[in-house]
Amino acid sequence: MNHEKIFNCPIEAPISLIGGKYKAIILFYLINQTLRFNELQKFIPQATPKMLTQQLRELEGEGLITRTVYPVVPPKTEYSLTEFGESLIPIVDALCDWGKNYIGNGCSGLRATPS
Amino acid sequence: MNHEKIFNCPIEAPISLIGGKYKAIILFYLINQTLRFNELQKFIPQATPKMLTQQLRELEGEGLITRTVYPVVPPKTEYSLTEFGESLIPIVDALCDWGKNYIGNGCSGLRATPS
DNA sequence: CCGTATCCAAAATGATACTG
DNA sequence: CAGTATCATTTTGGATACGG
Repeated sequence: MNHEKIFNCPIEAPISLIGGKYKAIILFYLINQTLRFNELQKFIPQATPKMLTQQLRELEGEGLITRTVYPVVPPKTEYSLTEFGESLIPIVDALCDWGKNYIGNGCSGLRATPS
Repeated sequence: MNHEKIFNCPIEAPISLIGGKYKAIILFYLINQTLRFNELQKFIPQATPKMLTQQLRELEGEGLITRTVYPVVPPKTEYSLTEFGESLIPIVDALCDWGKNYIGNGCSGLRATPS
């Protein structure tokens, strides 16, 4: 026996991964760019440090992002998408496309664009 | 002044609409088919009647689904997507596509397919 | 700079029983 | 059949202060 979750419907799987309050938003900002903790904080000011840390650790535990700590002073930590995390980009893009139509603006300039 | 929510990032808009625990799943099953309450219950057995009702009412309030009550005995209520609800299909499809790859199966037969 | 720790409030979900 | 009502519980989120 294993401990994998059983899903009745395939959309439950991605929802269980990125259903956290800020997880999809974090992934959005990490597309095509590596960010430090305080950069993420500026992009997502409504998340307290506690929440941001919590969601980042969960994403890391799920294998969707990497966390790289540089042993320097002052501390420096960088977050970026793993390949597995990148597999979710179509979902994030679909959310973003719909959102842009709905609220009539984009995140242009906030998120790095592909070359 | 209006009462629209302000979103910092466009993906927050769809998430606030379909972020409920069963909302995306409900939308999934309503794509291309009208379903009665007890049919939805069978597709989503993990949702209690209370939860299902609640999520359905919220989706209705958001304008994503319609609820049609037929004044017959025994009662008959049908749920289906509105046009606005259908605008979310690309998101649901993206979730589903990812989920199918991840868990290696589909919902074939459960959800009606387009002609 | 990058977090943790503690405590607390609020929101979401669940169990169970019941009704028109 | 299609829900409601009530109550309990769990989960989530936030405020604040502090530490390496």
